Amino acid sequence: MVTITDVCKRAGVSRSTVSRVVAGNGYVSEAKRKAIEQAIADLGYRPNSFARALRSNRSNVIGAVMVDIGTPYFAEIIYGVQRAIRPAGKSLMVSSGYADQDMEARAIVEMVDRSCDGIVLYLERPMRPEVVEILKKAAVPVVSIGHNHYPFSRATVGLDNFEGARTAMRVLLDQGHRSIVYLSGDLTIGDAIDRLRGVEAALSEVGMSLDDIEVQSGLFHDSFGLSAGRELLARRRDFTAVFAGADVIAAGFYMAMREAGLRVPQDVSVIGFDDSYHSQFMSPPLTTIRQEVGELGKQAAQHLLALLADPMAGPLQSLVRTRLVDRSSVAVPSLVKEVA
Amino acid sequence: MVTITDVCKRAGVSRSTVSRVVAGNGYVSEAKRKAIEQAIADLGYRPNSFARALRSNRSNVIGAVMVDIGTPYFAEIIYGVQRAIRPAGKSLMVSSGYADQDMEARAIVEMVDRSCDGIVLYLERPMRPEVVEILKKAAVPVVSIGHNHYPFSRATVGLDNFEGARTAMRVLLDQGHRSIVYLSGDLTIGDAIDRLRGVEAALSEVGMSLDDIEVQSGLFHDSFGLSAGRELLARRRDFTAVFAGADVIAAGFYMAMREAGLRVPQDVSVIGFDDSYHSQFMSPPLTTIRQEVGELGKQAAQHLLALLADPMAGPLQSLVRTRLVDRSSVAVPSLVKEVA
DNA sequence: ATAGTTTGTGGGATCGGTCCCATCAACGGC
DNA sequence: GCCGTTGATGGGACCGATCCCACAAACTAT
Repeated sequence: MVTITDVCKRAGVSRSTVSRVVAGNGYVSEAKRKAIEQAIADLGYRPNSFARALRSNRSNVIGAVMVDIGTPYFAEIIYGVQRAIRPAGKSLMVSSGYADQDMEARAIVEMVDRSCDGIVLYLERPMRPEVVEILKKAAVPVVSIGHNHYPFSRATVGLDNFEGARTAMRVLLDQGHRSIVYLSGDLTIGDAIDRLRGVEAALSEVGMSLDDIEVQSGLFHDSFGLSAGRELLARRRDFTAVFAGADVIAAGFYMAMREAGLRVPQDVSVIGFDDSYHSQFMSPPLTTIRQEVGELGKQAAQHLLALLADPMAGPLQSLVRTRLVDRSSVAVPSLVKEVA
Repeated sequence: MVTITDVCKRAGVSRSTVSRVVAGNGYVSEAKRKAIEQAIADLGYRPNSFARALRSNRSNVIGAVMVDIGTPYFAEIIYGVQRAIRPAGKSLMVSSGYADQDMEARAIVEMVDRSCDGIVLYLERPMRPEVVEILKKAAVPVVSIGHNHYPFSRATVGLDNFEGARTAMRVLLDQGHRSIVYLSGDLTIGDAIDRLRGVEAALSEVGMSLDDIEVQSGLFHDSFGLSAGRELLARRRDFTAVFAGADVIAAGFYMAMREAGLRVPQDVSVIGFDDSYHSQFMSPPLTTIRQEVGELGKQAAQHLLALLADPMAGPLQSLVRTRLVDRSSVAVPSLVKEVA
């Protein structure tokens, strides 16, 4: 292994001077700089990141802990984070809770133990008190995505769930739908709560309330869409539209419709939320509310970088807007249904 | 920050003894062990990973460099890797080339600079010579997934592309299809080449050759399936089945079929490769060849762990098998077509 | 009783950088 | 001619662990 001492010997200077050249600070004469750069190139010197981190107390690693990095949604966030920090010379360490509170806690502590310069967190539920304590004690800057489950986050990036859900409902209401089922995601999760508020707002604009529609709550998973769809279609067929709280839920509902021999949107209109990768390939292509997922990661990373540059930077907050992606799964309510 | 010195003062022992307790090696009396463990708990001591790594030359971090971690496919591999290394107390650092050779090279060098104990690599193309040199010099154990593009990999995990493609073609041939189009992925990539060999093998079993079918090569992307599908359907309609080298290509082809007002599988049968998440939600659900993607990552990680435990462990190799997932996109060729 | 082994403990060098401080030359101002 | 400032350089303490070595006590074997 080539060390800074090898370089300084070859260049005939002191370790301090080499360090200055590598770090790019302090005074160094042009001649020595050239000689040192040459020696570095000749020897293929690459500074030991641990020695550097140990002394300077900065690792240039940032950590990301997500609910579950195995899903496309969180993978895309990771992607956004990584692209944003790469130019700053930071590396990314990732970990995930895989929907297990224990593993999640360990994942966060892992980041602290690795002395990450900062952490991007996307959690679904409040953090354990002991983990909060560890994070607080370590004084690591934390940026939360989605709902902020760490009370001392210096910055947050949120998604405009309220406006997104309101838009989705408006689409259905504008087409004339009044008998609507909302297949919400887990209503103990902040995002789902915000979306429900958005649904409520849209309803009130046409003089309706949540009581006038059917709301079901379940996992953010296709299995929920399928089971809820089966149960629903067996019980009643008078609804004309479904708002699915996530595209995967919509996908599950599509399967239930298929099983029942019904067509989207002729028999029931469907609108989703997320604009997942697969939604464009569904048949018919799903009309949905797009989340700029990569943007969430990117903005979180940028906030973190800002915090790293100036730890006193005030609380940073941003809200990522959603966008309607109008495809083919929504139509006017069928006459048959209206009569029924 | 609590250091080992704080602990040793509180427990009234030397740093060496504390170190022994933390590492769990060497001789320590039961009484002192208890006292030290108590002191550690009281103070909330957590060893500094950099100091440790600097001195011991082991970081307990393993690196993963993929073609593009933003896609579900690679995200699932990462997931498999992470689950496998977590129990061993290793952390995961990820980076990605995002289909850019420069970024890929930098990503690999980044892992070396961070002194990862080992690296899991999933590359599409041969590695740059200078990167090979750096990896070799660092003597880091490397496990390659897919085609091995690093000549000194100590272990590899491959997918049985050949058998998978042969199975796919057999499904079509067994149904009686003879006029087939193969929409291959990029034929400069090893996986695609292996699959082409599998196609060839299946054809030869019924006395046909590659010349008897139409083969097109393009990106592993839905846009290729769409554009190729459009061109194909405009030019000729006498083929009865399509084998898509990836499910996303199949998805693109579905769209072309839709545009042309044709139905799957009544007008054209389609079989895919991968069993991507969205394939079950396509309409009709796509018959395809399943890759156990997470398994690729898991086995790679296990090989790496074995290599870390015993650097002399012989070349490790494994082949992950594929599996036919029979859904609804393949049928017997329509009479109309056979006549045409 | 003596030599040899096992068990237990502390001292201190070391890993490879960073960074503070001391030193010194050159230069300009008064 | 002296002082202060700026530019340039090296010396060496230090970050927080690990780990080798020396040493001591306790025990075992001869």
